[in-house]
Amino acid sequence: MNRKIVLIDGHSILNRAFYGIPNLTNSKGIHTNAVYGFLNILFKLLDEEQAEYVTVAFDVKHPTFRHEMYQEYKGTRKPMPEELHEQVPIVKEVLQAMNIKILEKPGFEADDILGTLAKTCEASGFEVALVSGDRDLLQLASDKIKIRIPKTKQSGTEIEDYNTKQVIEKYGITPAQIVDLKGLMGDTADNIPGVPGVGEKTALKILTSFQTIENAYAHVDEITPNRAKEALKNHYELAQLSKVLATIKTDCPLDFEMKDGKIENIYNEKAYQKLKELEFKSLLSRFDCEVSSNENIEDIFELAAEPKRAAAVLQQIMLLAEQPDFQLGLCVFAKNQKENVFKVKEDGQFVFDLSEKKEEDLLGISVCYKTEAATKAIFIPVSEAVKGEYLLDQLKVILKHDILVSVIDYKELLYNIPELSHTEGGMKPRIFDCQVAAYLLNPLKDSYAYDDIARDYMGLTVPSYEDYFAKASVTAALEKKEFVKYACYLAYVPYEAVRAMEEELEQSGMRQLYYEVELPLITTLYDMEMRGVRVNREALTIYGQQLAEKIEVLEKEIYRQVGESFNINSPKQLGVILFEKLQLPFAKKTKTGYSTSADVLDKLKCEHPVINLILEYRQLAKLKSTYADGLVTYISEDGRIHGKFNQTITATGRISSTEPNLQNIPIRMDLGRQIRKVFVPREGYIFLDADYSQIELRVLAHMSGDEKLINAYRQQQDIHRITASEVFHIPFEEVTALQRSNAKAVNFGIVYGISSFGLSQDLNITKKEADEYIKKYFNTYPRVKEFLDELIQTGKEKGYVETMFKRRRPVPELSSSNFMQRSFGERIAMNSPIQGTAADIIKIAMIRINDRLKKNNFKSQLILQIHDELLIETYEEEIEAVKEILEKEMFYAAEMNVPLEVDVKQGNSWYEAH
DNA sequence: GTAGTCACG
DNA sequence: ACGTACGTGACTACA
Repeated sequence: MNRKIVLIDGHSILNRAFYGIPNLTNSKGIHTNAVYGFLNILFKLLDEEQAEYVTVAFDVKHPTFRHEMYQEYKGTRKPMPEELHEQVPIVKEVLQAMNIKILEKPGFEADDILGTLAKTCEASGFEVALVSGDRDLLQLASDKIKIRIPKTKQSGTEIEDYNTKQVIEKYGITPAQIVDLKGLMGDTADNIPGVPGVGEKTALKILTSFQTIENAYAHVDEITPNRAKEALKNHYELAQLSKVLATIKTDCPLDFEMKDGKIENIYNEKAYQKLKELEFKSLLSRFDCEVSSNENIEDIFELAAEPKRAAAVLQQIMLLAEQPDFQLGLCVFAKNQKENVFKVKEDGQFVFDLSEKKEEDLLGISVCYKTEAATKAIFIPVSEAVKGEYLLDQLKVILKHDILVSVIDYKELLYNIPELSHTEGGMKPRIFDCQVAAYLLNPLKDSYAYDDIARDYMGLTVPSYEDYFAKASVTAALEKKEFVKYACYLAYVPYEAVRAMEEELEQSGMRQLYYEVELPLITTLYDMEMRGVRVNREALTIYGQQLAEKIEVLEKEIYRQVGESFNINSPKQLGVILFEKLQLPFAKKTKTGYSTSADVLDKLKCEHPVINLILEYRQLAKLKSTYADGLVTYISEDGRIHGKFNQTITATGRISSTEPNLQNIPIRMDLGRQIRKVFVPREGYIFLDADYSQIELRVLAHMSGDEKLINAYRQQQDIHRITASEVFHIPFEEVTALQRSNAKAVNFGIVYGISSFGLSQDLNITKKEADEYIKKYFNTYPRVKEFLDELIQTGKEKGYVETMFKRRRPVPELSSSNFMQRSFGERIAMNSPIQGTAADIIKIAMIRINDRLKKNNFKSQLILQIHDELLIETYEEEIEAVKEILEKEMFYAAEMNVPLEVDVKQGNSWYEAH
């Protein structure tokens, strides 16, 4: 018989999790980081141990932690932060839902409960895994009792295990001697005094020779050094008392029967709902329970698979669309939708297609609308009888009406009904995109799926995509009924969420930003994605081959110089070679080993000739893998790369670019810059590249209202040189190149949310010097200082900061009790309004430029945006006109008290044009 | 799936 | 005493 129980020190693990995972809240603003970390550890344990029993012990009423692992001030006890305190009941609720026994007993500490339970279980033949963040418990370790100490890292959890053997290996003493150790050395966190003057080393030495405090005292004259001998002589009673204090009780009276701890049905519906409320999406996958449903809502869901019914529905919608204020929730399922791994078979069955996705046509549409009688959500599948073409045609007729169409992802819809982006077909319904609205209302989320929107704006818990399709049990066919529900939610949620979202946009002052910037931008981005950018495949391949040759040469030379071959791409192997084999100095550690990043290697340049080779190798390997080889795979049949522009990713309002990322094509180094030669315009066209000059500093000048900064820009002066001149108190003409570049770094630092440490790091100067620079900078531009302080202040008061155009970024970090977190929040508060305003401005320019080019039937097209730069594939005869449009629209995109300088260049490749 | 590294603004 | 510049995405190694 090999029975096993997992015992968990509840508060200790909760505490660890709280400090290990920064800043996690659900959409209601409830802190959930500690609960999340706790559950991660719990699940990891359950997986690893495969135990039959589990029990969690808590202290009852504990204003403070007895064992404060992250105690910052020794000897004092900070009360439990409120953010952690409020999570204690939550974790207990989750445990109860999972049928996991919670053990607590007034007057007894968790340690003592655990000690008693561990020993009792051991005595009855159980194997015990005792989990705690607290090393005091090591005294309980035995061959059958394993003390497990989890380390919560940013991702994942590592657990240190201690049986008797490991304790001896680590400390050189037995578990039983741990109390003697504490008795001698004390423990400030636990208010155990110990023997004054005796620390860990001395204590261990004494115990190695004499085993126990009592025995050591009996042989006190033999103790060396003298200092320790005298200390023990004078404080023997204190040592004994300390030992008692440190001893964990193993004889508490407990009301615990083994069956209480039996693991039974932990992955149940109730627990699933709890975790869902807490929004722990990643933890849900281990549950395999029935998809919960909203019967009262789903009553209005319908499958219109019969041709007659489908036609009737469309007919009815068409009639209703004649009425003012008609509103339609819409979702179109088609080939471009990544999520569609299912399809409709000819017999009307819905099945999963887990094989490689083939080109599928339209699968069906779902619509939500309101009749006089009721609201309806209906899925109309494509079938033999109801052709996709027919459905789309009918839909397009409906969309000609002046109706409000609410969707989750409008850009996706455009892929299926491209006519919506053009005016020709007469289709121009008013669009509401819930995903983009939700992003604007809170840009910090990582998902804006329909279930997130239902939760945040309708207060409704609905089954997610994962609930329907990503469950382990779902392998082949899916119930038709389930699929219809999913499809209907996708139309129902946007239909119903509009009201609340519009209201919130209004209340937060972002209505205008939404309707005049974000919404029109969707079409602009769709246009850009469709157009793509032409790439010279042959030139790119040759570039890759050249890199390959150079890499091979470098590789051989590196192996020769270090005397062995290894994987240079492995930071782990490289670290060993550099810092162990070659014994190079300045070894800096990361969490997992030696750091081999470029700035570390830079400092080693003089130490060994191989360093430069490695740096060069890294550069080339990067260029080859990410850019040469990487980009080739994205070239479509039309010879162009159609990347994606994501509008709902960044916290500041910027756009991001993926598949591939076209916003980080090399430029700073010449070799990398060469790759831009393969980005070329189509025949008869040329590239015009327009970028804003120092837009963020200009935004800072405007928003802060600093006169000196404003005047500098009005007079078109060299801002970095001016800053150098002012900060270093030297005449403008005498500023050296180094001084100018230092001043430039300071300017950048200001935009990033200045910190003296960051600046010192960047300039390789001392923190003190950096401090001096910053102080002088603020003396020069006093309004900038006031402005930045104000941002932090209002950020703290309101909980968010905002751009010139009222785009918000919540900054919950500002109220963190953790210094690091709070400082981070302050930098965010300073940077986001600046970066975000610049993002707003170029978005406005993009929309206007794209619209003007389209409306005036230019052949020239906007194809790329790189934060402060726009690339236009320009028809040769239109060069001058487009140049004019770019300059004007970018210049006038925002009204500011400094000019927005725009630099336009042209060329036959991106290399030439920028 | 995460960590380390590095490409860009 | 804490240990950092702001915002992204892709690739490789490795558990």
